[in-house]
Amino acid sequence: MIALVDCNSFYVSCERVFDLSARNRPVVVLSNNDGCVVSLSKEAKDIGIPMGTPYFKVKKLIKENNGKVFSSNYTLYGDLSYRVMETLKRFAPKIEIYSIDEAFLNLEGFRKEEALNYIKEIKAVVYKETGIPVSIGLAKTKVLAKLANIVSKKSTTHKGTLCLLDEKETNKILSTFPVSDIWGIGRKMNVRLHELKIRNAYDFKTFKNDKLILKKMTKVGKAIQDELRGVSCIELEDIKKRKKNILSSRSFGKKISNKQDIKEAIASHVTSAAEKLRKQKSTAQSIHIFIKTNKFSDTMQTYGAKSFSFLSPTQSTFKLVSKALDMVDEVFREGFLYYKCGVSLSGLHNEDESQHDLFSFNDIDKDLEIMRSIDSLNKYYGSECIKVAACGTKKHWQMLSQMKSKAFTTRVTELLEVY
DNA sequence: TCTGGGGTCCTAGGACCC
DNA sequence: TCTGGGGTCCTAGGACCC
Repeated sequence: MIALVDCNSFYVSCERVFDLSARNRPVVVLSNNDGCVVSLSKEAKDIGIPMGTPYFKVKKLIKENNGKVFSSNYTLYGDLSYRVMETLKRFAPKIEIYSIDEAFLNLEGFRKEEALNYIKEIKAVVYKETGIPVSIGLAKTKVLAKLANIVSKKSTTHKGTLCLLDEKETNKILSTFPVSDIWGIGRKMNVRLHELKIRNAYDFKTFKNDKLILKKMTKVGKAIQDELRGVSCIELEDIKKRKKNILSSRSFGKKISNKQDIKEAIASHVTSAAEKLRKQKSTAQSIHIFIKTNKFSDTMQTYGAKSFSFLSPTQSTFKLVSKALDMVDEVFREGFLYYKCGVSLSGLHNEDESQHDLFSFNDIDKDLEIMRSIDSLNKYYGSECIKVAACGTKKHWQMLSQMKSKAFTTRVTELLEVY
């Protein structure tokens, strides 16, 4: 048995924990740069705001309905997520933290008859201890647990907890569940399934021609079909894996045409990516940068990108920044209004298994001690306490975040600035 | 005026090996 | 005119997720 616990309107729920004025009215949380709506309260859904809409399109509607808007506050969400997951860990021997607001619980060996009561208890305890409402679906496979979770959220009878263990009841629910809502079925696969006259999850589960599914949807689609049949194909991964790529990118608060500003933004992205790299104890073989204009604007468009592979994999911010800035010189073009840039690190290796260049072994760890010191100072005194000068101080490119809540659960930034 | 950011996995095809 | 057979590894691009 596998349970999927999913926090309801997670970002909105986090804001509501600390802000009483955000309760009982439409509330939305915006993506970075105050761009799109990425989390909605039930009241906000009810007045007809779709997920993912650009904020400027619904700003008026929200105001008219006495709604409240927040810029995203990822430090707060990350912290509350941690609290939810810690509580969940007490209820299952194995847990996979699937995203900031979701976790799979392995409830192997539990008795069927007790399952429903057990997940009801989990839901109640999480709410009591963290203030975050969750929904829980339980079934034999991940795909079915996910499906049960969605149904439990939407239906008024289940009130946020649903077990799909009985074959007959499961089939009944599957036959009302559109294939497009199944976990792993996106736009393209939905079209292909409809071409085969498969419209709901029950059609898919009982579709006889397995070879055709494999051909049209690759082994990914086949695995989803098997999971619907109760055959587990997608393992629960309770051990946290190292990332294989690390990306840091952001759109600017306003358009940028000045090379120096772009360089500062790139240096800052490299710094943040390299911090993540060292935190997960990896080294990077390659670095990739890109700068681009706004595709929604009718000004001249350009996209510049460049990659570089190091002889020896590195985790030094200095080396990475230096290379990245050279690459900006190569891709930057005068006369364009840039709106976004970013950096990604790839070819990641375990830091103690990295293969070094035969001729540069002397400088392997030269920067490492310095990097470690900077990391620990930044951890203690707040990020950016120490940074490379190339990151600049003016931050003309910084993203908009005009409606951000306070740092309720973490060190207060203002104090750090005084220090 | 204003349209997010960060990931994973799979497959096909090219480059290369003996 | 005619030019083998069997592999591996890497990368780009597609599709999907939250």
